[in-house]
Amino acid sequence: MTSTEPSRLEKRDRIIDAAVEVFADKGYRAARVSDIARKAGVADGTIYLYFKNKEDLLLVIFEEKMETLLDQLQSALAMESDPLARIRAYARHHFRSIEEHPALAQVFQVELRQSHRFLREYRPEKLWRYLDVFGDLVREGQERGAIRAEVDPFLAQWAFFGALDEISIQWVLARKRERFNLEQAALQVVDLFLRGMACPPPSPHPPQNPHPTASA
Amino acid sequence: MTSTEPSRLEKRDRIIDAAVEVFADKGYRAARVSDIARKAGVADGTIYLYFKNKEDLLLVIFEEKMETLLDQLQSALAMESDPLARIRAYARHHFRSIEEHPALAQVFQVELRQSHRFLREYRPEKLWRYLDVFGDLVREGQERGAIRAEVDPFLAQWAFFGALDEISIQWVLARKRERFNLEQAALQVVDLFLRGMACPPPSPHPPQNPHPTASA
Amino acid sequence: MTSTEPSRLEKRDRIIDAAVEVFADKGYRAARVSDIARKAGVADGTIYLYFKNKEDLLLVIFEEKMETLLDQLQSALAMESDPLARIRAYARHHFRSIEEHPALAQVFQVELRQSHRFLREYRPEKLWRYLDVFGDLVREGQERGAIRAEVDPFLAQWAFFGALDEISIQWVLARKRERFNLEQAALQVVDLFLRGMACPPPSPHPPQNPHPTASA
Amino acid sequence: MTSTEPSRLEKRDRIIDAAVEVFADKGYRAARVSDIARKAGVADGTIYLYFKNKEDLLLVIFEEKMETLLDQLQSALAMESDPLARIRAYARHHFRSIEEHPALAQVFQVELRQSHRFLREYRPEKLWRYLDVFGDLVREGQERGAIRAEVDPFLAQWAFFGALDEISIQWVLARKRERFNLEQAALQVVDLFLRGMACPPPSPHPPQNPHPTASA
DNA sequence: AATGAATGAGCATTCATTCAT
DNA sequence: CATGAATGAATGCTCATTCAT
Repeated sequence: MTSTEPSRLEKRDRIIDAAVEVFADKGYRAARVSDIARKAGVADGTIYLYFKNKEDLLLVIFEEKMETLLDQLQSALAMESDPLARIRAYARHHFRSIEEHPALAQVFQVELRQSHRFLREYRPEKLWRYLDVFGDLVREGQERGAIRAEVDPFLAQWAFFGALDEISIQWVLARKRERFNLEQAALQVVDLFLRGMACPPPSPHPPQNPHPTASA
Repeated sequence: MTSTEPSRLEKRDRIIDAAVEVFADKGYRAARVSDIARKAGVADGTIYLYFKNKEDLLLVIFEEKMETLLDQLQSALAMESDPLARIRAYARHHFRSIEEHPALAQVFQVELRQSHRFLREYRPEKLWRYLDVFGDLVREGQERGAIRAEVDPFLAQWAFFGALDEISIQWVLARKRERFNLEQAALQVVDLFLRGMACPPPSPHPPQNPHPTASA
Repeated sequence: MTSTEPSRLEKRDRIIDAAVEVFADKGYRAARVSDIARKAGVADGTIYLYFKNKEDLLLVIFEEKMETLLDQLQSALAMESDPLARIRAYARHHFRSIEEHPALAQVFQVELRQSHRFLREYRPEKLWRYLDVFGDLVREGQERGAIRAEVDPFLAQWAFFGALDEISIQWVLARKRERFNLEQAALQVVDLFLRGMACPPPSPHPPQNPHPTASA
Repeated sequence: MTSTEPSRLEKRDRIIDAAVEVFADKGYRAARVSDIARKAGVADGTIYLYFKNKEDLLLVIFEEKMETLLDQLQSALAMESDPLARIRAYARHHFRSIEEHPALAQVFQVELRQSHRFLREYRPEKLWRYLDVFGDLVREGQERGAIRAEVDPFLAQWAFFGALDEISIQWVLARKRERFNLEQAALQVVDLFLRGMACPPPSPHPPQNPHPTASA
């Protein structure tokens, strides 16, 4: 009616937000398009003005939310200069995002993987970029001599992501999340990886610094 | 009819094997019970004499194959005595199992996770036991002084499993598996974790700071 | 329960008969599969055990009923020996079939032609055979010198069928069928065509032969 | 905006022409109102300013184009004075119209009949007038003693129209139209009907002209 | 008059599961 | 034990039509 009526853009966002909630709540499969429409306050058909179909909606959620996460990750990393500190920031940021957006986390950690297409056909470039950020940090660490040159950044990034991801899934699925401290988990895991990738102490004898990782 | 007719037990196994193949080939959702029945050479209804329903079939596959994997894992570990060597054997065995049973790997790494119930309701005790084996190795390593006491075995086992798992998924999904050397990946990942968990080299001068990472 | 339970074949026929009635009553498009199922006394899904889909059901009705009509036509023609008498029998039989099976007539004359596929893609071989019967009667008449040789049997059969068909459509669509005597119509139309195709009466005085083709 | 903007009338015609093309191309059912709107260069809603709905558009096409055809038919007949010659002109004109407007022919011969309403409810007065023209020619021929009095003009007109129509449909649906000579078909069919309706030779004896139809 | 974003009714079809034989 | 014909619930999507601008 008035110019304050939800704009076209708002409507699209309302659909996305509604979809995240409904997918998280009932699961992707059980979520009915009409559920999402009702929650978004639009007609069923309206969803198809903005999205190709139900699965597209899921993939768009992935794309757009991932984009935001990537931006936030970049910002978070920009505040640190030391490669190892940035790796810590990476893990911290990863878990914080999950903790702060539980519904979205459910969609990312659980529902998205139930999309046959997502797993078998889709090429999640955004996810790869997210991983590449870690790979680049490893390379940077190697250039500065803080990380062993033998470490394969590519393998490391999958291993690291897998570790974070598995813990994230467990947290998302955990019935009692309070027993689960993601902050501490982040610290432990990142410590484990940093030590694992760190250059060994320069010499056995008078190593004033037995912990090169931290001192680098 | 004749004595050569497949026995009851054989029939159950044939159904399971057929299901693994069909699930791997078409995906859990797209797999029709009748597809499995045909491949197993039984009638549709027969499947319901042995399994509660389609999802139960998937979960039974998980249970039984996991049991076998666990046994094989135990045997493999029994051949090593050093905790660190056993951890290496753990990773090696994990990847080998996957490499040797591609269809089953597809089911475990991809299809199983599309079961809403598996993720949201089911308690995969067998998986936990599989993980516990690793946790126990960590504890053992800690007792023998090879692994830092601060390492949380529980968190470590999820991180380690997550790392192995993510790499396994990538291998399963990879179009060109030949470019992917799981053996090498196992070595790298386990090396990374072992270094990460290892006790720091005994510095000649007592380090005042047992937790350098946190204090850095 | 007992062996008198409707057999598999009966069930298929019941579905076909129900479909004819429902199609005739509500029209092909408006007819719901569930309507047909209810009228046939089976579950919706059962229909798909016997027919590929709703359109297939329509086309199967065409094929099977057309087959029956063809058989009956052949029988009816077999009772006459004179080609011209057989042509009369053809038209009589055509209209009688329509009069005796009004629902089927509605499907044939109206609903079937609303199937885009029937008109644009389908090759109604059965219809062609039905037409060929007429074409053959024309050829036979030509051989016996009763029908002019210049008559193109192919064109004649389409024209004849078109004439019968149009009148049939008008009868089917007519609100007041009693005002419409198909028997008489058959006689008139066939008379018109027979005269049109007939060899001219042998003129007593040797005509210079205005129709050389016919004299052959 | 400018004075060259298509006028209201032009717009209506553009919609009609676009509809004929789209209906002929995709079929009535598959044709989307938005397809027609795009081709006509107007917004979807605009169509509803000129036509009640999609079916109305189809019926208006019928009405208006039929009107034109009728006018052209009258003009064509006016050029002949002999009733039999005019009947020939009728058939010739019918087929020529079809040959010259293939898209419209498709709509008339195929798509229009897929409109449930056109067949079941609509009273195609224009078509009746088109047929009446033929009926009148028959009556005229009867008055002049060229056509047998027993011929029912009403039945004859349906039979004649049915014959022309069926051949038209076959031509429209024919993949290879070049193999189909409508001009010749017209001649044959009209010859068949004229002979069929013609008065028999006055007497067996000195009928110098046993074939009044042909000789007229 | 013209627009085009929004609406929402409507239904064919699949396939896991059952159960009479 | 085994069969397999029969069941029937359950829903994503299209697109003609409307109406606020």
